[in-house]
Amino acid sequence: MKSPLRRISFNVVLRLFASGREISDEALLRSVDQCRSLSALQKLHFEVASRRPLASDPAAAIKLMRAYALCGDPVGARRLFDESSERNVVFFNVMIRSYVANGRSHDALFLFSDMVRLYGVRPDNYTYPCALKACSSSENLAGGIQIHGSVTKLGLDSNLFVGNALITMYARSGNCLDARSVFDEMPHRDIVSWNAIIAGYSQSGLAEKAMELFREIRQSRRPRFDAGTMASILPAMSNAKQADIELTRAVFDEIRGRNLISWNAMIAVYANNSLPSEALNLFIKMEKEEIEPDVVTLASVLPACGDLSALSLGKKLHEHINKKQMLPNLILENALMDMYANCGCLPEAKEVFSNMKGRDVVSWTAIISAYGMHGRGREAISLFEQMKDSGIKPDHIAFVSVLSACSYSGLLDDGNHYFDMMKERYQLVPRLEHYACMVDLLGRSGQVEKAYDFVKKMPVEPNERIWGALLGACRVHSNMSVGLISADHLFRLVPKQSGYYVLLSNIYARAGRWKDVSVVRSLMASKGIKKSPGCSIVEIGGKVYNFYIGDRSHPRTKEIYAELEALLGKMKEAGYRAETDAALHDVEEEDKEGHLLAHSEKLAIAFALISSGEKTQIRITMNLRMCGDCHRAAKLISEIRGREIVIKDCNRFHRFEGGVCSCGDYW
DNA sequence: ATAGGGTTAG
Repeated sequence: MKSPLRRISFNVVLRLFASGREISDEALLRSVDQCRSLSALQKLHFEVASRRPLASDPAAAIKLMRAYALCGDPVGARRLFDESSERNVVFFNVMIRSYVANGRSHDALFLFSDMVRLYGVRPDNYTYPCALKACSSSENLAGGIQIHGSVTKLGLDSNLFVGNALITMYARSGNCLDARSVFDEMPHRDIVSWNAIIAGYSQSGLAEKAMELFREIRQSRRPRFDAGTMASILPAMSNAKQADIELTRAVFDEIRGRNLISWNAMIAVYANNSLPSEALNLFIKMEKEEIEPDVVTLASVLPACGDLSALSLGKKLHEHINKKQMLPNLILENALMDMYANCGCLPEAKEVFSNMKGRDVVSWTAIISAYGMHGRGREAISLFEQMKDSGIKPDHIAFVSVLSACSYSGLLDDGNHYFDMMKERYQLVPRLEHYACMVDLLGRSGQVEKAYDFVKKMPVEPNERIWGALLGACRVHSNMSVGLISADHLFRLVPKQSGYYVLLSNIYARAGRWKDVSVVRSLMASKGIKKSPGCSIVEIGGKVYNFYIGDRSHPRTKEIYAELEALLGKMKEAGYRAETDAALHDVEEEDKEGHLLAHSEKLAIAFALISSGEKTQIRITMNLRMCGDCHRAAKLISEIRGREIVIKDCNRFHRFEGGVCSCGDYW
């Protein structure tokens, strides 16, 4: 959004000077208003200064000051302010706003207090909203209260703009109750008042209160929604109820003046609620309507690409970012790294990281997670150390990244080391995510009982992640007793999640307890739980192919199965034997006519082998945990065909190369 | 001549 605007205004200036025609003062000032590029503005400024009487016109000076602020140069605005002989209240108002708009609230408030004390200029109804905004952005409650006092004395507290600014000031400094009473006592309210109070609740974590008001606007025929309403409700919409998401979509569809912000907000609602396909579909719709995405749009869409492993779209977005010269931009670069990592492209993630001009804790966390997810724990740890050396303090999430890296690579000692470090050296209180990593680490190292003790001693209530990690460990180490306990908790926490029933039946199957396997099966049936069908996705030449078990719908089905038969022969030579317990991966009957050979992972691998270049990496994404038989097969195939195969299952990445997997056969 | 709310990353 920024760059096209910049180009247009720059062209305006070029045309202006190249035309050689006489340009009216009015036209000149109009270009000052439109100008968003500092270098162009300086040319315009020079032109204004050379004209009489325009050069001494306060209106022209005001426009120039405003333009300097919009170009991100409050110092330029200040220069004009200082040079001007006329110093009325408008000059102060514009100068104060220039500071606020450029994040310099301190300078804004300084000038605000000077204007009366030193210059004897009295603030007016334009000044107070700006001064209050300076208090909001610096969370300066004391200053805000003081201004509230002056405003009340002057009777300006009934002013709409002042009231709206007061709401934000109180909410942002942690006083939602005061914000609400300002809102309730306002004689007149417009949509901005509603947005301000909704945003106040929403940003303070009072999601339900925010939603209440959001619904209320719709029912009352009062002010109509605008894009700002959607943006205001956004922070209250993570883990939102389906009904609320649908309501927001309905609002999005019906607001007038749908603009970039409303599109961005709606896309973000989907992206933040694990609805990546909806986010991408809306983005595609936005493109069709020829609305130019900006940095904010891209930062919301990239994570959705990562969630879906939509690499070709992700790459297109990267190209767009480069074409529009949006980099360097910390947020975008962080989002890009994450997208590449989640699409299984570690080298690309690394490249983005290496090219960054500045890195914050989010950047480091993203690259540490990237290495961790790909089973490269040692390198992840080394990056974590580099981050500390560079003076960046790890936070909660940074510790999640390093701990999960340890857990994915089975580095128990290192995990313990960092778990202690976060508590002792950084005084961070471990959260469920950190505990989950530790449970996973202990479980992986075979200490299932110890992991269970750890869970029992946790000061917080274990959640699905924790019991899921424990149940996973029980499957690998065939621990029946702890497995039953974990499964029991999981069935109560997430009764509809079929994956855990499958894990439990795997444990029974390994112990040869076939009766219990069928008990689990009938339990699922009685609860009406369907095993989610395994699906593997592979992208070839920018096209996405879905494979299901026993799939014969692909036009190249014959070749795919022929490739599988050929591979089976070679695999047998290498000692492969189909193992029966893996067949129980499928609790349902569906597998009867199918064969292990027809599992979706294998179909996708075979298809990728016959339809992509010889040395290219194969990337597959699937919705379940990889089954043991497919895992064994993938290892062998990577060796037989000399291909690197990266499979992202619902739990982690597996990178197969030369007959081994990066997960170390634990997942 | 000037004002208030609101969107993005691990």
